[in-house]
Amino acid sequence: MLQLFFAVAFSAVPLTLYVPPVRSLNLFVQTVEDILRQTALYTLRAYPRIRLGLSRIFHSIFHLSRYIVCWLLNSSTLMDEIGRMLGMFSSGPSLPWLWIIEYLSSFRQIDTSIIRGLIEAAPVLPDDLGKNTREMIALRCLEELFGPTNGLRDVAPPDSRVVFDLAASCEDVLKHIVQEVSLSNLRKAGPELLRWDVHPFIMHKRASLPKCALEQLKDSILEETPVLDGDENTPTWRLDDSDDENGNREGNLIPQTHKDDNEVLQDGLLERNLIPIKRCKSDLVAGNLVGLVSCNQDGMHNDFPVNAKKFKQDATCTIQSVEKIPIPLHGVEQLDESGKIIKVTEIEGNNLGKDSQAGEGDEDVFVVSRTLGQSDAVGHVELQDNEMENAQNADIMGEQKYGYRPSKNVMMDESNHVENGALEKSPGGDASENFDQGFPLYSLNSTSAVGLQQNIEPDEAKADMEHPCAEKMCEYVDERFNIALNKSLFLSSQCIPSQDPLGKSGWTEQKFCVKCNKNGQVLVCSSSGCPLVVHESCLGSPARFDDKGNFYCPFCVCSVSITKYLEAKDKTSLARKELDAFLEHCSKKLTEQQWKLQSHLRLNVDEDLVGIQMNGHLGESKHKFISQKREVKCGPSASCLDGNKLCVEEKFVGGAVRVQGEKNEEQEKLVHGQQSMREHEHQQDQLPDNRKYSDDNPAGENTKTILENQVEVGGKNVKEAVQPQITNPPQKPVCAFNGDGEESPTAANDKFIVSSYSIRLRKRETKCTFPPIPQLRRKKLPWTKNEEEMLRREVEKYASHGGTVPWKKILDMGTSVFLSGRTTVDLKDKWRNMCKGGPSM
DNA sequence: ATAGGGGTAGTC
DNA sequence: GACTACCCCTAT
Repeated sequence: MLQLFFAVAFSAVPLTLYVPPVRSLNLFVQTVEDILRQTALYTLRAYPRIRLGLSRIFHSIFHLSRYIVCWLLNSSTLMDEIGRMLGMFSSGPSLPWLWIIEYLSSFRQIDTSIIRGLIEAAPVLPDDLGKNTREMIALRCLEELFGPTNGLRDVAPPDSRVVFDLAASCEDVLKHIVQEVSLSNLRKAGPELLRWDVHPFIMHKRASLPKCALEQLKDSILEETPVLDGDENTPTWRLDDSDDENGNREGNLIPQTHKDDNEVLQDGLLERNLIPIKRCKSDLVAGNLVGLVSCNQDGMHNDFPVNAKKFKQDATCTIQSVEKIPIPLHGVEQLDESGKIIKVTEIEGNNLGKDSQAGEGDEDVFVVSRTLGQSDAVGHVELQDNEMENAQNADIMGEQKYGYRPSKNVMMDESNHVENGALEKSPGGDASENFDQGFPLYSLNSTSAVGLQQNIEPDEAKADMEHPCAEKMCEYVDERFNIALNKSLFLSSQCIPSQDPLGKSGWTEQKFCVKCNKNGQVLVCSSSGCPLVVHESCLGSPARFDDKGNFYCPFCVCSVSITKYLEAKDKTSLARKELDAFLEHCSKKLTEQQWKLQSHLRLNVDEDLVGIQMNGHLGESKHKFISQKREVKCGPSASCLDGNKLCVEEKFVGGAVRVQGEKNEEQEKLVHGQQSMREHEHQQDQLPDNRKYSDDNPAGENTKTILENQVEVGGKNVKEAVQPQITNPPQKPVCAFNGDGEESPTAANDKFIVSSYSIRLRKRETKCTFPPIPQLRRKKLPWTKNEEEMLRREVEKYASHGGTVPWKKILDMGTSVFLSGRTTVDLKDKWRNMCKGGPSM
């Protein structure tokens, strides 16, 4: 049930991307709320998988945070619930707010005004913010203040600019700036800000962001490790983290970059940033800073270390700084030079390979941005300066390019993405079709498919056995959503309307490269609805083509990989089910064939025996033998016969297989000896040693003869005595026994004895035989006078009571009289015959 | 489990 | 062919 909810929840995720944001947001939020309501806390504790699913919801919430943050501000109910839910890990309902603030602060796409609004709305004090959070917020302020490689580069003389020590904290740098430029002046301080060359510092800090608490929490949940206070690897919610100089906690999963700061500080790109920063931007940033920074103004350091060293910043430096971003690539070797492909691969590795990283989506966005930026920097330094940051910050990008500032309501961005994104070409259709249909199957000879499989299979295959589908499907739905989102962001970030005379809609149709925004010989993604057009040289990695030579962009390659993976998964699941069914069928069939084989063998052996006998091997060719199955009688009551018969049958089966395999005549005799007491009788004369064979030695080392088989029945050895060919008069039909005289018919009721004559299995007892094989008849055994008398006496006795005749009782009563092969049916039939008239012959 | 009908194979 | 013993099946 819960999985269903999760599925519903995640099925709603793509909608948020492709339908009007408000509506989809409401749907999503409502779904999440429903789930939260219906998910009791104790359940979350008890079932890690539910926690897992919930963590995905959390993640999706925050993944979409830029779209729903405003809603979060007004939804204290959900926040309270989340707080209570997570309260089991820590202290107090305000904690989720802190997490969210910290988390959202790491997003460049989220305006600092939103962060400020969050802080104001949250039941937390600014002082409650942890160092990491403050650092992130400060970084965001710096980023907004100075803009992403904004147009200031070409204004200030390079030599006069001041750089900051990378070891300093963002907070300190911000304080320093705010100290020198008063908050009130910040609104108009555009040119003044040019004194500082903060970009290397910002890039360094951005590249070395520690993993925020929420991500650690998510990781902890996903790893299903108990999240307890004091756990070093989980959010411990030390609001005053003992961070290192870069703000990284010990054990932070995001390693340090820029080990060599001096190496980084060689960038001169910013020297070209001479375009004045837009007034509106400065105003807004300044306004935000008032709320975010003012509280710390008292703590500003006058002796803030300013690294006065001048430096150059070049593209290579940028690359270095970003290349160190730890990207858990899989098979990067084949794709390393491509930012995009790296990004794609990372998605696979991170989100799929990790099982349930249902969207490191936001991170992915950044990673792709960075890497794309690097790619640009590598191959296209001559491109516009803004392009590097275009990819880094779609929102700010839009702000710069379009000359407007997006609304604080980030849903505007969503519209933007949709407008510019994949749906542009197919506004009427669901963009998911890009991923769900019409993908030509082409071989992914690199990381995508292979790495994906390798990373996922071991764990997931196992997990799938237990928990098929819903959860996993959600995961991949989310994953594909991530890809779609990234793609949408990327496309929108790459759209440069200034060079698009036809407007955005005509961009791809005009076959302008998404990277350099120039036309020419471009590659057009062949996926249905994908608008991506790119020069092969801009791709940064070898282009991928299918068998028909159709090009596919990295996004679609990734989606196809996931699609193929899901398809393969379905096939595997189906095959597994079919295999199970087949095995079950085989099991049944085997049982049938065992019976069939047994029956067949019985017939064959009979024929063989006849042949043997006809050849005189056994010297009794005159006799006509009929192999019949014996019915072993256990104890005084015949009622136990049926129960044990199967055991005997099983033994036969074993012998039959062996004989058939070896075609050993002796063994055939042996097996036949197991089945037909006729030849037992017959062989008895020639081979009196009747003890050599036992069931423990079924292979038939004893190739002589069997007069008495010991068949284990119910844990006891049941001797199968054989009866010599009847030569006696009917009155003594069962007089002779084995030569040793160990048993006598009259003593038969004292022990487990074998029928004095062979009894074949009733057809009814072998109903499972398929096709039915007619059973051989027992040897005809005339009734003795004593038997008739006994029968008559007993029947008349019970007949006087009226009702039915208890043949079974009568048989039990007269075991000493009735021959040991008699059955209740025999008694009944005999009585019928007797009633008809005259005694039996 | 029993009753009863009907069938079959073996024997004479 | 009659008889008998055994067998199969169905109904209760």
